[in-house]
Amino acid sequence: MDLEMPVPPWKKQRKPAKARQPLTQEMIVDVAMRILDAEGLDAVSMRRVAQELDTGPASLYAHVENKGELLELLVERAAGGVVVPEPDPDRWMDQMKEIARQIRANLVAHADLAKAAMAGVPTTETAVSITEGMLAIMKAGGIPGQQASWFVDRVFLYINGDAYEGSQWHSMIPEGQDAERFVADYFGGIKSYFGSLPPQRFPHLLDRLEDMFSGADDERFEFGLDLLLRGLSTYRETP
Amino acid sequence: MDLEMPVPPWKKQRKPAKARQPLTQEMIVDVAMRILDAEGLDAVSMRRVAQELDTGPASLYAHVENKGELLELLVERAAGGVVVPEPDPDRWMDQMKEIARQIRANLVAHADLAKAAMAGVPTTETAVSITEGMLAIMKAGGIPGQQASWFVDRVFLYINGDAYEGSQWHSMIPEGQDAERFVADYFGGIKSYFGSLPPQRFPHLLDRLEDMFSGADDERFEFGLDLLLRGLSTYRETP
DNA sequence: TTGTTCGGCGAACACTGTTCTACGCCTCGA
DNA sequence: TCGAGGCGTAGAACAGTGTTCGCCGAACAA
Repeated sequence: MDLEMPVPPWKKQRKPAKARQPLTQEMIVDVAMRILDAEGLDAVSMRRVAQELDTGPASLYAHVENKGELLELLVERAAGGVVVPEPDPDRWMDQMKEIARQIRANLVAHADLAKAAMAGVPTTETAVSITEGMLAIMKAGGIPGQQASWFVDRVFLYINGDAYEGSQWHSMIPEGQDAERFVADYFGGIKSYFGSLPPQRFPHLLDRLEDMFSGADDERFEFGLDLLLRGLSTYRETP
Repeated sequence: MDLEMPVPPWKKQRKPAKARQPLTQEMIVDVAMRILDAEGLDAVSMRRVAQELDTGPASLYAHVENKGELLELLVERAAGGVVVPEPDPDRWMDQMKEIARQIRANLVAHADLAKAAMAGVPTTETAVSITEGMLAIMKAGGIPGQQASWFVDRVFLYINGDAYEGSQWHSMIPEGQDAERFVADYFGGIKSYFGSLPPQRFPHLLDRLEDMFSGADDERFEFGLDLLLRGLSTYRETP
């Protein structure tokens, strides 16, 4: 009784390997993250994700509201591993920096994910945990509540902005070319252009030409972060 | 000899009002800016701009390299009106703030133009003029060269990031709805969600709930800008 | 066994930036 | 005055995008 009838050729035969496990949101986020890491955010399209799962784009919409939600899920997963230290009043500045560095590292680790992170208020569990942790550290450091609250907003903005800007260079590289080389040439071109400007109109800029292009991404990030925290520490109240 | 032959009906007759003035880059930027202000950055597509000029999208490519260049031209025009004050050593902080406020104002005045401003190093004439002006003011204020150079980079990043984030709320408004109302509801929702979090896990966040959502966009921008400059002033050298 | 619901998904819609290519007008040299 | 280029114009097409419609099959409830 296992003998099957031959399929009538006029009846469009269905797909043979139909024994597929059903889609889940986790699977979708998985392959989306893999594509993101391998080829960048622009490659993460609904069709591409669906294709990687051997299905059509419409199938994804049963598990994900739209592309925006998919990107939010990516951000949430990427930022998941941030650990918030126990507040130590003597090290509040370093602790704040440590959290900021972690967030930035998680963003830049996954290509140009920062572009997605800039859209929308992060209300995920990890985001509120980080906020809570920052507030605790700043309170231990003697920062007044109003300034601490606004600082969370501003430092998130700074981190996202920095990661976003940094991702722009990466997405400019033409075609599997050497990234180091390309960035060097790019900045070299701008630098020599600045060098060719009329000295009487741009004396300070020409004077500081070397400074402007010195320092790696990490150093510049650190500098800005330090500026924000030095500024914040001027509000410090030591009772 | 002015008598024209009647057009043969089988020959698809050409457009009658052909007496059009030729396209220029300025015209293109004009209508692109008009569309941007009226309907936001997403509405600025090559087809839309071409349609507004009664032509096809291909025609634009004779005057503009690609869409990226068109957006750069928009940013350049928007940032054109920034005036850089003569350096006054006693007011260097206020002068820096004044420049930053102008740039931000020009960005937020034109819908979500900030999204375009985040892409690429601004090497336009106005951009280098602003850089030169900032360096002059900081030198007058006694800021060392290295810190001043990096500060230009960081404060541009901060301004663009703030304007970009602010533009996100605006592009979220569903359909010609009251913007004020929508933003209030949106933040109200988040606020009440935060208020419903377990107090033992998020004591500080619940404690600072009012602070977190207080203050208009301008105030928060001013706060972050002030932080950066307070931080910078710690590097000050008064010889 | 019979609904009924629900996820999968092919097809289609309305877009996007960009390129190909033919065509018409203008200017320049003869 | 007349041809010859060259250049800007623009229709059509290409290869994509996010999203929706509606049909099909399977699984669960009555």
